[in-house]
Amino acid sequence: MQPKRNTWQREAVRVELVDAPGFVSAQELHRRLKDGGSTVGLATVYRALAHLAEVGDADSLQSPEGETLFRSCETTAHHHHLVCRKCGETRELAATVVEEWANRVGSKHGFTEIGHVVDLFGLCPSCSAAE
Amino acid sequence: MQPKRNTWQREAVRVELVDAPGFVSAQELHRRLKDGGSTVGLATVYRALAHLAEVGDADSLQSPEGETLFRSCETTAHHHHLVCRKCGETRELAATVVEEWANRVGSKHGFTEIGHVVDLFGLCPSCSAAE
DNA sequence: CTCCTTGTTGCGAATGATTCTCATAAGCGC
DNA sequence: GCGCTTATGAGAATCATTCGCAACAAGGAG
Repeated sequence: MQPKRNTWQREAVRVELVDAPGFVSAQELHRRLKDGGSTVGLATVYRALAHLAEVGDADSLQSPEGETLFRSCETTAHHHHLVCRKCGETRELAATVVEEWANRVGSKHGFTEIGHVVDLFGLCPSCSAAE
Repeated sequence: MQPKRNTWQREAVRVELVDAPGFVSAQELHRRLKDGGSTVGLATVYRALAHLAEVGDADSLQSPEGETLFRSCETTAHHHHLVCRKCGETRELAATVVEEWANRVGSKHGFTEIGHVVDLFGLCPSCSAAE
């Protein structure tokens, strides 16, 4: 359910999410807010993120470690990500190739309403160099 | 670390995994084993699954609900999945296109050691019909 | 076949992320 | 400002997963 009132807390979460580099976990975001002097509760951060994701202002994915990661989206259009597994740096990708492939393969198997999860992980230039 | 001894427990998990339709969570698998009269411990199921995944006999992915799902793999080669979000029916896919795309895009951004997560979800023929 | 050494098991406790409960504190329309 | 609701926050509750450790058993040695 979408919130019906505007609160500074929700705004704080939105702003912090935009500032954050790449994907952040709810826990991480909460920590950042606290460090920044905010007193928002953890539960509220979760609620705010859930709302943002629902409206499409944020984007979520599961990290291999099982945490749910969020990121603010510039475009509400569908896209994918290339994330540095070391520092979290993120690039948004338009992947027409993949979309097409997904639909093609899906219908070949007779599946309908194809959705997909496509994300790339690697080491960004600077982290590669640091190795 | 790979196990060095063979135990009936590990074998039981392997068999149960093969029998299971599509992806199953560790919890689910444990429940199935218990229902089948087995007394394997939950922790052991987790350990066994981790081993299978490590050797490439099983394949894992995160469900949107945050559980880790496993499935036995016919081929040890790298591949992707097309899963029915209704009944769990699964098809394995060879996706050379995607592999290439991933590497191409990755290096274009200067990223190294590109890994990727690619999964398709949809409604299988029978479930589509049932709608 | 029996003994011994170690890798394994299985339990329950510990951890971590997420969700829920509920009393209290705000929004917002009047 | 007033009151009616909805959102917040602190901690408890839930879940999946992992740990710690004593009891156990697989396999090789004798």
